[in-house]
Amino acid sequence: MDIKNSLIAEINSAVNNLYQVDPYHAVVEKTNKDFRGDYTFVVFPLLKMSKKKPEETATEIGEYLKSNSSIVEGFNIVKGFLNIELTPSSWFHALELPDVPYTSNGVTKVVEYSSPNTNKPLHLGHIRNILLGYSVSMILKEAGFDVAMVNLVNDRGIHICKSMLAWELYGNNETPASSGLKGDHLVGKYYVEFDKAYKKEIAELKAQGLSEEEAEKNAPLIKQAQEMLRKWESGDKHVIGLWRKMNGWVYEGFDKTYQSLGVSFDKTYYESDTYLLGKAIVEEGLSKGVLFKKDDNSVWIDLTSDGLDQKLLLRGDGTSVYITQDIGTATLRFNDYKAESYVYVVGNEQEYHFKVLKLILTRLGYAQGEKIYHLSYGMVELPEGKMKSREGTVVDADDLISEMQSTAESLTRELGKIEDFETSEANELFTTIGMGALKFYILKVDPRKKMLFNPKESIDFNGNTGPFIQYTYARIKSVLRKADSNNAGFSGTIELKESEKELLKLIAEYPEVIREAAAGFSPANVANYVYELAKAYNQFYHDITILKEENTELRNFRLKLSEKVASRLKRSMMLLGISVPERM
RNA sequence: GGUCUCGUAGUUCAAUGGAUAGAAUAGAAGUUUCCUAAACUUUUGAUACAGGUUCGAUUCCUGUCGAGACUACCA
Repeated sequence: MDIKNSLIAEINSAVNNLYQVDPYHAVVEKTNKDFRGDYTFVVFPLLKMSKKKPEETATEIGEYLKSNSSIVEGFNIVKGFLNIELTPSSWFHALELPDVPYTSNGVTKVVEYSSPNTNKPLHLGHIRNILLGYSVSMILKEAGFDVAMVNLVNDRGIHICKSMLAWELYGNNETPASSGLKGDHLVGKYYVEFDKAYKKEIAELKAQGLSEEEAEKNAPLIKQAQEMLRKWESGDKHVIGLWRKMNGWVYEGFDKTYQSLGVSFDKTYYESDTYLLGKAIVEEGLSKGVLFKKDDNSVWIDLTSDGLDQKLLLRGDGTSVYITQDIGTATLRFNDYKAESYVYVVGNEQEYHFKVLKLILTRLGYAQGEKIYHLSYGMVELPEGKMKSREGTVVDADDLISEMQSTAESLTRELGKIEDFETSEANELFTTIGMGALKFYILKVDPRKKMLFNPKESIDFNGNTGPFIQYTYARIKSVLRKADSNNAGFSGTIELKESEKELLKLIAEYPEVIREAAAGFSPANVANYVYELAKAYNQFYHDITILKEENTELRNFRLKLSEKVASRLKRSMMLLGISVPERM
């Protein structure tokens, strides 16, 4: 048990003994740095029970703890705040804490992330999704869960047909090899081509007097795309062949991007494999009377009693829509894993969709409706607003990744610390730093909130950033390399400096950080923690001599502390998907 | 129109209902005979507005103003 929990247990028992409140769940927080003490317990809520003034109540509890607890050394009181000081020996305990705070709890969670469409390349919005999904998975594992990371590829549908149609019409058999374009970028190019031509047709029809809506529905191109989708669903050989070829290009491209980002999946689902199951379930719902048909043969569900609208589940021509596929995927995945919950990392623009999905599954009598958790993250916005692929205002993932690496390279070369590096070593370092900057920049923001990205201001490498933490790690490793190897022992009775105690406190906090990050699906908690730790170490490093300390007890303690900080930094960064360099 | 989310230093982000609202960056001023200056120290600067609940509100409730998302036979 970590120190904070021990203290909470002691306070609970004090409250129980003094005021007969059982059970009591004390809440303690770190003492504000302007006051003396380690942890603070607020006594205001207890006044009704103690029937005394805040100061007296706090004194009573403080005295009780001081005489009954082995870890409480002293206390002071400011108004209703009981500031508790712990014994020095309780802090040294932090050095012995295991690197992995939780053991397996046997509970399985499935995390879906990335979930790309195969009609265009990945952009910055996808990067946030991918980094979040990967990091949340790692954090859940650290907290003791068994985690399956899955991807769901939206590989079919009208949007794919648009790219396919445009390629057939205007592509002249262009391939990734012939064009030198990455496969996903090539296909994306034709998606844009389609949209251009489609818009032109709409404009022409409107000039002939059609309304906007009519023009959109009746443009020849959209009709052709719809026809292509029908052919696809009926298994037309030519269309399927084209589809396979172009999706193959896209997958090759995606794999490269995933590799650059350092993420992977335990399993990949394809909607082309699940939409039929979705359709079957819709048929079943129809026969159960949960769903109904309209005159044009389209299938709907009426959710008005839950405050939502009617929702389309199958088109009049029998082809399926997004939610049809999702019903199938959810069911297939449920049968595959029998997990406790299914986390979907999907943008908050789809909150309505997930409400509907859960409701439909539940209404149809499927248990998975209740087990779906939509990890709804905020959009990445540019200074001029939301990114829109069709309007070309997206920040391309591959471009951004290579930009980060070249920035890392020029900054590193400027500092001139790596003259003795081999080329491959240096390149690896540029990647580590560039990706570290990008990933930290994105993950330090609360997932639920939208975030702003300004392409004109490059991502920082100083301050509250990934490279700052990487630098701190490299600094520690440099000290450790210079120390002689036998830094094993110190007796554990030295007097702690303020910055040393701060580091021990932070080390002891790790399990709580993991627990909270896992419960809240928030890598930002880990990012904030690791930044605090690095900052505290830099202060310590600046103020206190390590290697030249003549007292071996002190020297050995500081080395051991440094080692522990380094391993915490490394492990915390690993949870964010960021690696740390031995030198930089 | 309806549903939902969000308004915190110039900017980008923090703050389980707790103490004098933290950081970073930008601005000002410092720190290398000393373990990596991608560092450290000092300093200027913010809770949109009005009520309410509470011992205590950035946080919860109501209203006003402002921004955004969703409300597709797109995914």
